[in-house]
Amino acid sequence: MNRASTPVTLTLPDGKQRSFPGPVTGAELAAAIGPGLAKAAAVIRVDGKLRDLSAPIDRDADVAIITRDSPEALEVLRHDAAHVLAEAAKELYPDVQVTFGPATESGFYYDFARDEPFTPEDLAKLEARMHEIVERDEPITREVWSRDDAVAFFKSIGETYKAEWIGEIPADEEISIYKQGRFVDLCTGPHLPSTGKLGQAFKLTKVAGAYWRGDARNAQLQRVYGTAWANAKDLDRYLLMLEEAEKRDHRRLGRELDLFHQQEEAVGSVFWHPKGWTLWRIIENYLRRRLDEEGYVEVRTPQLLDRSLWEASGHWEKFRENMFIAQSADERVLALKPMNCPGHVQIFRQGLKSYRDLPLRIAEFGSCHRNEPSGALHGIMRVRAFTQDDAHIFCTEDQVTAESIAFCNLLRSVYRDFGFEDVAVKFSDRPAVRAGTDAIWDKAEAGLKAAVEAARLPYTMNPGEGAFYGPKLEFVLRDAIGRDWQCGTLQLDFVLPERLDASYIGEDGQRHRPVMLHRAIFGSMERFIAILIEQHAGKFPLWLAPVQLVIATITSDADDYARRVFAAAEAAGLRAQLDLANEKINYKVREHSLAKIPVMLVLGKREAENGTVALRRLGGKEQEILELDDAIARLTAESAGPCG
RNA sequence: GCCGACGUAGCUCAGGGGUAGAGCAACUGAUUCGUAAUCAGUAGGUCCGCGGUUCAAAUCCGCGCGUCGGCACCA
Repeated sequence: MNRASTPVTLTLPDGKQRSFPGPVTGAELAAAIGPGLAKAAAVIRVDGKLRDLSAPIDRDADVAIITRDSPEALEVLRHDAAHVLAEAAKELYPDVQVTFGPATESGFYYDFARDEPFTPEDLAKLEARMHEIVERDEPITREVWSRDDAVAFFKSIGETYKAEWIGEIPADEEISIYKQGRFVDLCTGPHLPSTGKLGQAFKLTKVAGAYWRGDARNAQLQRVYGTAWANAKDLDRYLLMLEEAEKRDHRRLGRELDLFHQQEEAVGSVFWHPKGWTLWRIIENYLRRRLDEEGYVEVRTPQLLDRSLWEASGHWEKFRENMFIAQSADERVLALKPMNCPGHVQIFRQGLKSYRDLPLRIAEFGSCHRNEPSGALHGIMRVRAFTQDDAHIFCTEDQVTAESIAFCNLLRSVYRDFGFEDVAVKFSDRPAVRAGTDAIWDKAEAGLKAAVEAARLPYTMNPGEGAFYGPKLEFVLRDAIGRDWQCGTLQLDFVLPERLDASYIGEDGQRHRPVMLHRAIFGSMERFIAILIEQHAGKFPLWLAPVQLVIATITSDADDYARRVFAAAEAAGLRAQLDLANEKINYKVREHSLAKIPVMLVLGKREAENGTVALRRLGGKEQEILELDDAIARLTAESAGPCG
């Protein structure tokens, strides 16, 4: 290579330029700028793309040295951690095959093929060996190999998964190989210059099974998860955050706050306790009012429906594995509804519908059963018996866009009322196998896109993931430890009206097919309440709190007055509890604070004599002395919630 | 459904072939107290279930069930 051939001018982020007589590496550039930078450098960004520090730059470019402590370097660092894990695994367990190991949002993982499972003790050994490999500070180098050489090499060392993978890399892509110590891996990079740069702020967290290439028909590999950070402080902060998140877990808070429970005899179902059910009713009634205002009509449809209807709708063919089937004494086969749509179509079909009836928005808090795989169950986030805040909007094609916009705005407003400002929205467009003409799909996708944009909801594309009958929007919320859950949805459906023969009489006097908009805001009441619990860590705002205030006495001399205060609170419609227990006020404050009751009215002799209350807010240090009527009026106003 | 871990009092957990343990909660009594734990006493168990090994199983083995963490699935 003739490195001196072409001069190279590099432009740094501050606009300064550096010229070199020929190709230059990031490491050389950093060294030219200063020894401090050379030491801190992790990778280099060249015209927007991250590259190894050792990669020669042979033409003019905008560049930036990325130091180890920058957010951009973190992903590279985590990817390195995955490689170090793989190297450790090969050293300790020569029989393992390494397959795939990327960085993740908070760390990394590596999938290994090995007959024997990794134990928690193995994890400790792997982690110790990783620390050694970092100590060794092995240089990480990149090479480009020919496809045949690479396949032959990986086959020769028994790495059949890697060999299989190389065979499927597109022909126009380079096969890049990274080496560190005796470890050789197929990888696109970029990587840090040496294992020492990784540092020691990492930790292996768990082992789990994972299918090769994410396909359940393939072999199951062992995935070792870890987390990695630029320094020990960040690592500690992350581990602490996980600990804190555990305390927000809806399953834990559900028990601690006496909201609900689940038990073996009803796997995947929820026993709602009085307090949990109070919360449910508040939320349901809130949404009911919102839907009333939006021109929905509410209905109730049967739980058990005859097989013939499910055959007509297509569920018997497409969804049967997930359905609970029941048989009556007269041998009829019925199924518990997994969805509400067919039932709503039956209501639509009663009587003749005119274009003047459209859009017809049929809503139901529909109780559904789906036989979900056992491994999918998760607290009340993923259950087998759940209630959808479901509705189907029957409309003309021309009404689709306006209805979609109205729905997005409603959803956004509802989410805001519950404290969810940043909702991830996924737009799933036409799948390869689909029903309906391209013209209809064009229209449907354009309508949905207009809706999500008009509602000013940022969204990401989810290409090819739409339902076979139409595109869909998914509204995703996060739980306490960052897992995503789909809640709201909006789907366009051109198929079901056809299959279940729904029609209306148009202006022209002819029969037409309506379009069905399938939509939910919470998705499932159970899931939404679970997310809500985690979002608020059980400390609900006053309008949602199952118990809004506790009236607690300091001495029994105040008991009679406390009863009067309690009666006044109840008369005002507040959800109050009376605590006359023979305990010190410290104890009562602690007890009700742990129960996350938003407000305490503390009553002693002074309050009883003056007709006042000492109002204390959850977590607050201050107390406020108020006239009784004033306190009740204030709390009542505050309890009204976003919907009056 | 698959891989792994786990299952002991209401909760959190200890114990690990031979009387079932602690703290908190519960109950009873004393205490009347000013904003996050008053003191004393009492009661509480099919050690997830079924089978096996053993003189003896909560403990060891097998099979189920459930939960947890992932993977797959999620209209």
